[in-house]
Amino acid sequence: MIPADVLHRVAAWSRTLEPRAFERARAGVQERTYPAGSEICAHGQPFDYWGGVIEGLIKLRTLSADGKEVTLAGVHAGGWFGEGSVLKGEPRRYQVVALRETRLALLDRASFLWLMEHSTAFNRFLVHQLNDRLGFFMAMVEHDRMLDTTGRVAQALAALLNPVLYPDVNHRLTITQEEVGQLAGVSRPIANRALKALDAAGILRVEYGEIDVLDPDRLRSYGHLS
DNA sequence: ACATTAAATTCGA
DNA sequence: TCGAATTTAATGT
Repeated sequence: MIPADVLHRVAAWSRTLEPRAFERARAGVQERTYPAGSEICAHGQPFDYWGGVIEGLIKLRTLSADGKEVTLAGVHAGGWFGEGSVLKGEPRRYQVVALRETRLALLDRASFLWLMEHSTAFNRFLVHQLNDRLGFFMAMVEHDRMLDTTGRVAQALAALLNPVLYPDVNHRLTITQEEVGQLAGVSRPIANRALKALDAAGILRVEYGEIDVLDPDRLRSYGHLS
């Protein structure tokens, strides 16, 4: 069973749980490691877990009608994903891929449903998470077609700083430019150009294997009108 | 695609 | 265990 302090650290939602609910959650969680580039869950496959990233980076992607790959979201440490499929007991509508070696905490469906049934703290968390995800997707629909590549890169990075989805993240992101490209749906050289532009604008600092975000607000609103 | 630089790893003392 | 040498990874153009 996963140690209490590990769950506590990786799952912000577990911190507000009633003691009984915390123990139930702990009993329902298992840990698993996926190598870089591996598929965690294929499109259309059942995957009966709610997943949390302990360390690493994954992305959720799907194919658009014309066969192009679309990245729905990147998830890094502290983020939890897949509540939709678990709630409905449906197969995943998207593919989950590890961008680098990634350790996941997996909460089985029965425990997830038990927590919804018995813990108000858990439900409160879920409502917040779903609400924030909705905001995230609305922003994406609004911007995807309008923004230039720098804007899309800015958007992808801003998403990783969302304080509701990633409660413990600080302004320093450990991410390579290759990974930024994969999240924003651009090539690494384009990601590099975009990052240099954002650096020149004073919004962030590009470092080796890391990005130091100086101004999250401007990052989020980069390229927006008004 | 290639050249450059940073970091991680290995190896010898 | 330290630091130099080598290899690997990330970046810049």
